[in-house]
Amino acid sequence: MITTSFTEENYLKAIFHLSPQEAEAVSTNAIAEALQTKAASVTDMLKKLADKNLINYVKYQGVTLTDIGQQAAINIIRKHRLWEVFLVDKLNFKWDEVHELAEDLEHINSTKLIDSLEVFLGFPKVDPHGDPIPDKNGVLKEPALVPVSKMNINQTGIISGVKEHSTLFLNYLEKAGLVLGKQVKVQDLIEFDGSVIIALDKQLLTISRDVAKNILIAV
Amino acid sequence: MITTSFTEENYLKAIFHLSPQEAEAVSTNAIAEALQTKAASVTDMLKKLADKNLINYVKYQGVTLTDIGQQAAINIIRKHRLWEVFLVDKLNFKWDEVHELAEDLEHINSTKLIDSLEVFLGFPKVDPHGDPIPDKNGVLKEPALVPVSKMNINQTGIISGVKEHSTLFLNYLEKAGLVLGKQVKVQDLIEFDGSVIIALDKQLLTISRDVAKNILIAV
DNA sequence: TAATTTTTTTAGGCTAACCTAAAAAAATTA
DNA sequence: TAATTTTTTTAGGTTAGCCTAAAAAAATTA
Repeated sequence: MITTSFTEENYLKAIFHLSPQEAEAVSTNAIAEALQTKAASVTDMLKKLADKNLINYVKYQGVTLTDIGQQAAINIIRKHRLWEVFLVDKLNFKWDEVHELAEDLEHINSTKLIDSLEVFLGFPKVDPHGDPIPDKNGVLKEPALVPVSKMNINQTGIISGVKEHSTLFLNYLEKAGLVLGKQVKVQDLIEFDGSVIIALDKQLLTISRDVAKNILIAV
Repeated sequence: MITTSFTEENYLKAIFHLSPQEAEAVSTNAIAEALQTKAASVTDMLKKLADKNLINYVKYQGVTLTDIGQQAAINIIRKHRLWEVFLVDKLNFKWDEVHELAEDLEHINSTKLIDSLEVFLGFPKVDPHGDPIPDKNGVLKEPALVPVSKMNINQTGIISGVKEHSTLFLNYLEKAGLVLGKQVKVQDLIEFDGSVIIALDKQLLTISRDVAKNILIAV
């Protein structure tokens, strides 16, 4: 078993999240931005991760995760999401309060702890933001969700996930009544700026393109 | 609020645990041994902690915690012990499996998390080893327990705590039936090597001086 | 009290993860 | 294709926490 530092784990997770479905390489700059650090620091770390066989790295050509690296990333995501469920279901945190704390908890290293937590929580399938929880074998089933921004006029669906996890965004959703499980219908699309008029609880609500891109719907 | 690193917190905790009731200074070497590091490294850290006003440090004269340092230490201990209760009560860990994991969890920094955990656990008074849990104001009530080694012949009491938390020791106790809540009676004291013969469940059992020193009794 | 031993500190180095500034490569635009 | 811009890497430096070896102080023993 390879041991990974707190920091290395954050890089692996960032690369995973930045990887478009399979294959395509992630750029140094993209990682730097995601981790709020500098490109030079990223290059340093990429060399280290490549030495550990966690990523495939060719100078100037970005990176992909190796199988080992991907498993490591998925494992961290598993921990993150299970802790989020714990915080919301057991400790009564709100869905907009758990992300940062889970960023810390996800680095606690104990298979027994996380597997026991999963049992204790009753094998949840998704976290409080609708993201699927990988099983202990690292199998992650991405549900087929579409962002509101890709829906058609008159199409109906259930809010089932969010792409952005910041307190600011989730707080806004909460206040607007845009929470998981609600049914929404696209009433109109404004081509000019990409905003969308949706029907929610028989009321009409306009959301910006940015918001529409970050709400995921099961149609 | 002063921020403390993972490492600084471990030093504060070590100093706290090494401090004989109030006042008396802790030596550099004692800290080095407790933390499995070198005296030179300890000196480095002591300077840093003194700069942060967490300890009173005079060269060559050992250290004591300041009020702020003591509060910080107690807070870490509060987290450690609450996590131990969580692991045993909710996740079905054994009392000999929780110490190392709690050493990691205790550094997660969130007052809201730990206070919510305390509520969730029902405000436990002691951890799985019988150690008292400080309240959120940092008040720690040490119960008046005596080690078996200090008991008199024919004296009876209830096993209410342990001084040593290693898996090795706790495992031994478990196997011998020496668990929290059991009544024991001192049958005989062997002056030669300090071992003690105790009555447990109507059976006689001989324990070494080392073991006797580490089992705490409410008499 | 002098000599010796033990404890503690200082001096100087190491590594992980970060940084800035400069150089090199790749991508874009003219 | 040449010139320019952007991206990425290299070079060299910083800090936290650790180390070893040597020096200094304190404690112990003779």
